[in-house]
Amino acid sequence: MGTTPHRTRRSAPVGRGKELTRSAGKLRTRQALLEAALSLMADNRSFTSLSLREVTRRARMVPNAFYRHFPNLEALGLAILDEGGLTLRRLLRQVREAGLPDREVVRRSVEVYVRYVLANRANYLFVVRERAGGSAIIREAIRREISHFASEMAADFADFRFFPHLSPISQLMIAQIVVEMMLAAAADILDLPPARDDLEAELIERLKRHLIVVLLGTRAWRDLK
Amino acid sequence: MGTTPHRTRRSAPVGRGKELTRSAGKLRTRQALLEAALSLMADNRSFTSLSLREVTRRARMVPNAFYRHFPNLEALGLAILDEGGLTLRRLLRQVREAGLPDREVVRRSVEVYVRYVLANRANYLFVVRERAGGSAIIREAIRREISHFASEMAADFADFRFFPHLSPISQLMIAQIVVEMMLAAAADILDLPPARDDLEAELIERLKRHLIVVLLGTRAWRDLK
DNA sequence: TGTACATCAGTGAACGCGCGTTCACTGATGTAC
DNA sequence: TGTACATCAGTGAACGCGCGTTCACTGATGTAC
Repeated sequence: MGTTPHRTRRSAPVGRGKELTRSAGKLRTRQALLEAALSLMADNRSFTSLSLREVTRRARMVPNAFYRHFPNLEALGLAILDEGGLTLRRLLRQVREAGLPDREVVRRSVEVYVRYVLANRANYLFVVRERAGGSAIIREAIRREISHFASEMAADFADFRFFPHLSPISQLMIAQIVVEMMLAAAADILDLPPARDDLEAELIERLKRHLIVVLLGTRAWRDLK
Repeated sequence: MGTTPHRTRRSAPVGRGKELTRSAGKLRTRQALLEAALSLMADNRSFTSLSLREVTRRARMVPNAFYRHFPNLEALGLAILDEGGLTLRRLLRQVREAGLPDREVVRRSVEVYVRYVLANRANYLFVVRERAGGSAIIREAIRREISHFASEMAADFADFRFFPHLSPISQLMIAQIVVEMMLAAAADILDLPPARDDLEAELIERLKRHLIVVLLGTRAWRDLK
């Protein structure tokens, strides 16, 4: 104590990294709101069914304080989506880079994917639950996110010359199928009763088989033009 | 008037077919409740977000009358699912029976399917919206319905010797992939802004291509055992 | 057929409750000089 | 550095509202005899 008097004496402008600055505090509260909403969803609830008061209660704040951060719940939903980021591209790229045989790539990719989904359970729950059921704006945002995800995957296919016989459009189509299957599997896996690792393993196997069917189909697919 | 005095004189036990019997009236009200809920969903709402009072209001009855028909909204949801019946099996069988080349079967099946989905818009909206977002019980019921649908399709595959080189288990797997793709496409099509037939046609083409990739993959797929 | 009684789909009023949103406020953080 | 003022995240109380559910009821339909 007393060895660094400046840090305690000097006020905000310098105290940047300190936990007391107004903006840092606000960010922390905002984060608490996102986490409160996600944690309420863990209990088999859809985001759309949450109430503003519930969320603020869980975040340990008074209801009206919510408006310091978002105009309404929908905006909070969009923020969840932004932060969540289905950003496992890097992970999946690593698998593809290894230059393994196709089926092995499928096998490993699925394992990386499932691990990622379970590690980001709350965010994936949000995506799969609200994809069809949420407000139109949230649905639209999720659709965009998914479409972006598929584009990235298609770009990776091209980079690694995974399907050199296919046009870029066809490569995108394959990526869309793959992403659709991945999301369908995520929905099923996240909806499993707890501690049913056997069923989980079954769903994972199923996803692998589905992807291999697509892989085989892709090899046989020829562009029309 | 007065020419058939019995019909007006004789009371209930004989008046079976008449619109006044108690049970017939009850059934009609019940139907009004189902339709009220579905019509509210047409307005971009999820079933889960409907209130009992809204539904009875739309059905032109007093709120508490609801309880003469269902213990709660969830039960109404299950009734919607029961009545809706994803029963296009017969239609799809007709397409397969014709003995056309595979790609042609895909093309026609998709057209029959899309027509059916649009003709039963409200019911399909219910299924695709509540599949992930509804209550656990409704989700479970929908899952069962879908799984039943896939089993029927697999049985049809077997009947028509569509994939004679595949084991029953593999045929079921293919049916599951196909059903999954059909539902994903239905979700997208039903979520289109109104009067965008161009986008609709695009989604339909996309579904056909996806199914053809699966078809090609299926031909290449060999059972492990 | 006629009468007396039972059933029960639908009514109307009332309840307590959680909701979203508003308002005037507090007091710590931040800024100007 | 010290002082005076501005900002603004969070508070506490209050509002009007639609909700699900209950209750005692009405009157047409249905049944027994």
